Amino acid sequence: MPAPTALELLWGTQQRARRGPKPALSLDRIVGEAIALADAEGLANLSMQRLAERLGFTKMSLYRYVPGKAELTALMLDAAIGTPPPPTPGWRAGLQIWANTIFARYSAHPWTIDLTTGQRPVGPNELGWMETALTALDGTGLTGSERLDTIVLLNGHVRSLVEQLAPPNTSDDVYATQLAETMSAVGHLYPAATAAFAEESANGHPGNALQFGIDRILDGLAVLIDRRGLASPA
Amino acid sequence: MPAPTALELLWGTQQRARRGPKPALSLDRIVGEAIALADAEGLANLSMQRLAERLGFTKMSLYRYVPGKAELTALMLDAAIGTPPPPTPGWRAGLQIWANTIFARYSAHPWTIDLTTGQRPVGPNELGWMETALTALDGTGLTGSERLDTIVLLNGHVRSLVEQLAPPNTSDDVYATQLAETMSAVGHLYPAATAAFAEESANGHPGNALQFGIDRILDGLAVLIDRRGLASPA
DNA sequence: GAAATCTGTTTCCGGTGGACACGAATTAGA
DNA sequence: TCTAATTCGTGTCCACCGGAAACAGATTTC
Repeated sequence: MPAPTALELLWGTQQRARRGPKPALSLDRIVGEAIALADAEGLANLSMQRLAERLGFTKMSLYRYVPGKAELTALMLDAAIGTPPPPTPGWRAGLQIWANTIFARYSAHPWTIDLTTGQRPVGPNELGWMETALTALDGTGLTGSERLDTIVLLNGHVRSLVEQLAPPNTSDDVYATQLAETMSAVGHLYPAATAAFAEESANGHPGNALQFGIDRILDGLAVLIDRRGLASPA
Repeated sequence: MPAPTALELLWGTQQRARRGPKPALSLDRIVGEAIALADAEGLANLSMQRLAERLGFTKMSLYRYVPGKAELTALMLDAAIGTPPPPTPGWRAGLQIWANTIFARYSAHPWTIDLTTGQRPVGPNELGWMETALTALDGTGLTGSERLDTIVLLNGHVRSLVEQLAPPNTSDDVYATQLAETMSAVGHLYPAATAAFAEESANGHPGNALQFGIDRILDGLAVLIDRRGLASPA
C-alpha cells in the first residue's frame, strides 16, 4: 500500500482496504481531535504524541492514517475553514460578507494562519472560498488577474489582522505595558508614534482595524471598477 | 547576573561586566551569523547547535549572550529589517516608497514574516518604520487611530505577499502543477476559478499583485482623505 | 484451512531547546 | 600582591519532537 499523498487525502479519493483488521480510528476523528487540541493549546503544542494520547492510541498508530504531520495539518486547515457562505448580490456586499466571514473562521482557529503560508496543496474548501470571492466579482469588468489580486489583497488584510490579534487567554497586555514603558523612555525619538498612540488611547478606540481596512480596499476597488465603466457602482 | 530581557537586548541598555574572562563572542556576531544562516537555509533549519558550529563554539556558549532562542530571533528581526528610508514629501508618494522598501527588506529575509507574528517586544528599527509611515500621513487630517490602521493595512498587504511568494531555490511549480491537475479533475465545480486561472495564464501576467494592492489601498485612502477635505489630493 | 494483508505496538534513532555543574580566566578589593 | 568574587566556555544530562523499521495479532481472500 503506497502512502496516500496530501492531495489524495484532501480530495477524498481513497477506498477501504480489503484484508486485515478493521481500523479502530478514522481520519475524521484524528483530524477533529487535532483541531480541538490546536484550538485549546495552540499549534505549537500539537504533537503526534499528545494527539495520540488524546485519542487513546500510540503515536505511531496515527501514521497508519496520515503519512506525516504536514499532511495532517493540511487536513486540519481545510476542515477548520469550512465551507464558504452562499453568494450575495452585489460585488461590494458580497466581498464585505466574504471578508467578515472568513475573518470569523480564521479567528475561531488562529493557527490556520500559520498553515496558509507559502506554496502548498489546495483543498476543496480553500478552493471553494476562492470560488465564492471570484463569483462576487462577476460583472465588474475586472480581468482574471485583477480578480485574483483583489482576493489576495482582501485575504491578506484579514489574515494579517488575525495574526496580530492576541488570543485573550494569555496575558494580552504584557507587551502593551512594555510598549508603554518603551515609549516613555525613548518616545522623544518617535514623535509621530507617540502622538498617534496618545490620540488612540485618549479615544476609547476598541479596534475597528478590520472594518477600516476592508472599507479602504473596497473604496479603492470601486475607483478601479468605475474607471472601467462597465459596472454600476454598488 | 540576571538574564537580560529581550527588551534590554533590543534597546542596548547593557554594560560590560567587570570581572571574569573577556567574552570571545559578541551579540552582533551571533545575530549576524544567525541571519546569514536563516537566509541560506531558512528559519526552520536555524538551531542553536548549527549556529554554534558555524561560529566555532559550543551550543551552550550562546546562552551566555542570549537567554533563549526567542530573544535571539527578536534581535535577528530588528537587525534584518534595518532602518527605514528617509521621509518623502506627499503622503501618497511617501507610503508608496515605504511599502516598496519594506517589501524589499522582507523579501531579502523572508523568515522575518514568521517573526512578526502576534504580540512581541518592539525593537528600535521596527518602531522607526512605524514612525516613518506615520510621519508620511502628517497633514492628511486622519486621526491617530486611522493612521495606525492604515499602516496595519499596508503592512499586512506587503507581508501577505512575501509570505505567499515561493523562494525560487526550491521547485516552485510543483504545487502549480498539482493545482493544474486538481483543476482539470474537479474544475467543473469551480467555474469562476477555472476561468480566472485560464485568463491569467493566457496573458503572461508575471505577478504585479504587490503594486495592484498598494494602488487599491492608496486609492481608497485618497477617498477618505478627500472626504475629510483637509488635505490636497496627491 | 492456508496465505496474504492490514492493524496497532514496540523499539530505536537523530535532532531540538535548555538546565546545571564544572574548571579556567579575569579582575576588584584587601 | 594575594585572595575572593565573578564571568567565561564546556560537558553532561534531560524531556520532547517527528519518524523508520520490525513485529504479533486480527481479518479476509483463495
